[in-house]
Amino acid sequence: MKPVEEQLALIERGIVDLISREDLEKKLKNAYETGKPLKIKAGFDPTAPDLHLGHTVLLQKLRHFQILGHEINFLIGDFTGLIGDPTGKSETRPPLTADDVVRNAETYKEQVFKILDPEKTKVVFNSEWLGRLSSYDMIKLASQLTVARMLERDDFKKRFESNRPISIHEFLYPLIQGYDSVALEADVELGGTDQLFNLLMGRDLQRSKGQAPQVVLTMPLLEGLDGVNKMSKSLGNYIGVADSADDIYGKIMSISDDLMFRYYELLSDLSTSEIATLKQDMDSGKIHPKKVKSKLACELVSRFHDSESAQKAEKNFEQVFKERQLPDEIPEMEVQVDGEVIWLPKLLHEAGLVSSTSDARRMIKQNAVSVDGEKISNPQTDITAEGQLLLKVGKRRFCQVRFR
RNA sequence: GGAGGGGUUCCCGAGCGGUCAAAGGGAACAGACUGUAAAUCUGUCGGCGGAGCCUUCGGAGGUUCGAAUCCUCCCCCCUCCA
Repeated sequence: MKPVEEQLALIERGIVDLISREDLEKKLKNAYETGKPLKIKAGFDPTAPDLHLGHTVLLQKLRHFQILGHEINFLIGDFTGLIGDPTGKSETRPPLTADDVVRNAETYKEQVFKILDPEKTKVVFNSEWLGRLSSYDMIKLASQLTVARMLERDDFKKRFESNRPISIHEFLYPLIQGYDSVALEADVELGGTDQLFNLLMGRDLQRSKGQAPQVVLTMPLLEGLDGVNKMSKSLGNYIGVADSADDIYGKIMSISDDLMFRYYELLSDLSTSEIATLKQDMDSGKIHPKKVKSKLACELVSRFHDSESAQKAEKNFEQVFKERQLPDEIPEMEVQVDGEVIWLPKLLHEAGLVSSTSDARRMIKQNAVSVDGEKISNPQTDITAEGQLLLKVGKRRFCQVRFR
């Protein structure tokens, strides 16, 4: 295990809150001296197994702890999932069945272990201990906290003040999450900044149970591709862990230069000083910003696929966008035509390059369509249906069509 | 239980009898510019072989020459009082 100062440097990278630094130092020191690793806890909702880079910010931090030799407890909040509707937000989520939870957990692991070392990660389910609590235990737990304390939470406070509803069970979630920390005897808990209140709850409950309170550490919410909103699936501004190599590469290349360094800080395995050097070299013109971005793109593609795919993605990208050439692999399709010719919009539609013939006509009018490299601007064009030809719509939609 | 507000095209949101495939914004897509950047500018943004026609405004009926707009019933969401 590394000395405390060195550990702290890595742990503090990119974080928002650390409560408290003294506690952490004490725990690290103790771990260093006894050789007993810290128990790190992070909880995940079992409903959304489609991870994107935003989620990996937290995973990346867990990985740091793992590198430092600590024990990761990857907690899947299946208990709350079994009840359903965890937030009381407008959409009520249907309760998951036990089978769903198991299946989701598997998907989770597949994605998560691209970052974390499976050997050193404990996956735990909170239904294990929460399922055993009686209503007596539950009420006893609830008696530990006051309504006033609950209303300190920003989200609750705002809703209360603006007369929006808060369900009773929503008050119970922070308690339950805090109880998880008690059950696990966690030393450190990680979460997004939006989780701060819940994370602190763990400290309170642990203290009242006579445990040393856990250190609370929050990670920022990663901005999405637009650079403004947080990355989320519903906003469509995300990079999925399961995205193809070309997609991950392309999406990274489309972010702004400012955002790129944000991503470097939160997602890259490069050290803080290496990143600082990159930025310096870029600012002084020694290295082109595009190079810097492509380096990041390669790193991330390698992480979720492998380095070979990363090279291929880079090559494709250069070909398609810089040199405006064709990628190595083009989707192919066979098309059956009744007559001797086919109306171009119809062909584009059948090839799946546009959503309708109307869409196709628009694209053609906008000069976005080419056949065998030749721009077509008349939507009434008929194509002779023989041999094969290459269709292109916009910069990135291709299809090699063969007639039957 | 009582009173009130609301459900509009991917999202937000205007429209409140014809001029409505439905303002405006966002997202998205295309073109220009570039480093495929970002930003910006321009355009497109229900479907159908150019024409007009067809299907859309929570659901089902109805009034009308004509309904997103009016009426009836139903479904859903929200607020206040109890």
